[in-house]
Amino acid sequence: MTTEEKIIKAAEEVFIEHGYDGARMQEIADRAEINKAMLHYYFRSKEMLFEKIFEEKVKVVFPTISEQMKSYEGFTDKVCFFIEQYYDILIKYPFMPFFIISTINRKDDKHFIKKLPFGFMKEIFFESFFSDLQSGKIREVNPFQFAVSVMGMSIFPFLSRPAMKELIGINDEQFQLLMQQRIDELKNYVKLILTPTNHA
Amino acid sequence: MTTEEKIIKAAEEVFIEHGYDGARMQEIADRAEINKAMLHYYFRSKEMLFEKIFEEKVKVVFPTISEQMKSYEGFTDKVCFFIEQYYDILIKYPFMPFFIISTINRKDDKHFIKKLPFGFMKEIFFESFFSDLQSGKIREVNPFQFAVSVMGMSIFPFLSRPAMKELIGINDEQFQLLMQQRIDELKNYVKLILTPTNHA
DNA sequence: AAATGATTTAACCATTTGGTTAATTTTTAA
DNA sequence: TTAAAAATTAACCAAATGGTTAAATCATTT
Repeated sequence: MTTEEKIIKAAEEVFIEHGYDGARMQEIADRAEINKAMLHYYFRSKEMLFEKIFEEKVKVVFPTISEQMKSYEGFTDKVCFFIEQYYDILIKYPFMPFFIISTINRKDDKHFIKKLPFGFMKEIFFESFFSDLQSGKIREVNPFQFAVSVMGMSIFPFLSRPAMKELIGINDEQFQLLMQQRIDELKNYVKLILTPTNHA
Repeated sequence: MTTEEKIIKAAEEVFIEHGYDGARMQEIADRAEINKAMLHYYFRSKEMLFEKIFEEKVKVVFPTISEQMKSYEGFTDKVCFFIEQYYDILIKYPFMPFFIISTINRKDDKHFIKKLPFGFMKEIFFESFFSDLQSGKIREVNPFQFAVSVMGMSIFPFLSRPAMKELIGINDEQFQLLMQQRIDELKNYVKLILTPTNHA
């Protein structure tokens, strides 16, 4: 493991645990077991180190499910597939949502927002939506509000994870299980919302 | 306006904007237009000042909708009413969700979580759920997962607000309008999920 | 008006923090 | 083998930060 890799690994941990303001360069150095000056030698400043981590992590959380989504015909199936794939990632990196959310909420610094690759959604999501809507395969909902809802249902438990764990008294393992079970529940909700009522 | 009130008002702003770690005592003092020493004179420490603000704000975000909810008969109506009332608060205090979420995600300090008054949900929410489930008025969903979903759908747009504003290019006013419209959409989703399929 | 207690201020302090530097060790290349 | 380049370290620095203090001002009571 190179010094640079050790730094990145440690920085990931510390930034994700404490956020930008709460993170300390010394703590990153300690965890990487290197001299603090090395941080600046490799990444110049805290800001630039953070940028590096953020960009890398964004790539993980906004993966290229897009391509695979194309192979699903209907809009409903696409959304269900998205939830499934997305939960694989979320369960593996449960801290990621808070890291992203806390970063984009940083005052006076919306330049991080522009790094979010939201293009993939527009393309496949909306196109497929209007196509299925016209052919009557799905109910007429507001596509934007629906998309935000799916995202919200999916991500929220990971943002409120500390509260959930404390309130219902579960550990990481049990939380993970609960989220695993959640996949089918969410897919069911999506189908119930999107499946048109039978006016026969 | 007393000095104490000026401090609280300023502290609210600064803590909500920057979070605990990002907040500066000097900035709070400046905004309150008082000497920094006054902060400690009235609240001893940053930690205690934050505690005060947090407790006060929690009371706003977790209001006593409970009582009014009792007057609604069915579970579905209760949930819809909850969304309605909750959005009144969220639209008025759009920063609150991030403030709460970022606080409960603070490392090594889960004592804030215990201040969240979640009792109100259990009482009315779950009781009414099982009652309606037995009488076949609602579909059999997982009540816990459903509750988290409703919370998630409701709160998430306020957490991703900066991203939403940037991505679809809207201002505060337009965001507010979008959230106003969202109420009916969410109520609709809830009904679609909960209304049992007709097996006639 | 004088004494008392509460409030406010300016100056100060110790610690922490991100960042730098100059010297040293390790690696690479000639 | 040795000189140059890269990597690493310890010591250091200036600025920022939460917090303190002692003096000053203001309000209240007698």
